[in-house]
Amino acid sequence: MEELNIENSKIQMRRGVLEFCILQIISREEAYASDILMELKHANLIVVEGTLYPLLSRLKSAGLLKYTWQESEAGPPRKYYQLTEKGEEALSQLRTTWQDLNSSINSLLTPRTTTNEKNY
Amino acid sequence: MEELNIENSKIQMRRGVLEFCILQIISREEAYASDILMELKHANLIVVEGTLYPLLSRLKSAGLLKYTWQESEAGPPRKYYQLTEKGEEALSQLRTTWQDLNSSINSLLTPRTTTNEKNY
DNA sequence: AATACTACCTTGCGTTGCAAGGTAGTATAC
DNA sequence: GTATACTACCTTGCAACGCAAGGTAGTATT
Repeated sequence: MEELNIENSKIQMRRGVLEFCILQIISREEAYASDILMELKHANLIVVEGTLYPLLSRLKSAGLLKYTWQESEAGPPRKYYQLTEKGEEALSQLRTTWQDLNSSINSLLTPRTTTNEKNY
Repeated sequence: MEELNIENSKIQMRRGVLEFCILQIISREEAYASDILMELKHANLIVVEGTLYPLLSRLKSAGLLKYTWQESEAGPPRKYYQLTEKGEEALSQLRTTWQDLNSSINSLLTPRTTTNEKNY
């Protein structure tokens, strides 16, 4: 059944920046899934395993990420992800997109000039 | 087939704020589909009819929008959308969500303080 | 009456998010 | 040394959504 509510819209807004945030997190320091989940949670971006794992796989097969297996001090080994060169480039572009989006939205948040609209 | 590229991520980022932007546009002045499409395009948010019409319907059946039929000077009549009270409330919440999201992302863009690195 | 334009809407496919479920390595308790 | 718990990996199945494409109808224009 079709279901749209305000929470849904909020969630969608956060989802939109998911890939951007994940790339950003990994770019700061290599990370494995639980690291990423924790950092996203601290940034108020709720994500679950069933979303993250497929997404990491997609980012890897798109050539933006690579990983190395590393032993854990307590528990099974972990896949630590790093950005590839292509991933760095993508992240850079996404930062620009993010800034552009900010400008766009700010322009929408500004009331229109009702007198003369030649600025279109 | 599964296809993820950088353009895709950019598009997704813009999609996330779609509902927010549409509500914002309508809140400034009642509008019909073509108005909205034009304004979104000016804000660099590419949207097509096949996306917008179902979305407007969802927003209406969620009680955030209402509309009135109005004659056009040249052409068939138009559905002019306005925000309901619930829609105003939703928009207000989305503005908050947007600001929170900004803070979150800015915190991710800032180098972590837990390490000694002072990059950039 | 034929064509063009505008406005509305639907269909069908592909992608994605996510709850739920599954496998396996490691450590701890008994 | 085997049972239990914990952590880490991943997959399955369904529903929501975007969008290219196609469809209907009212209103000029030729």
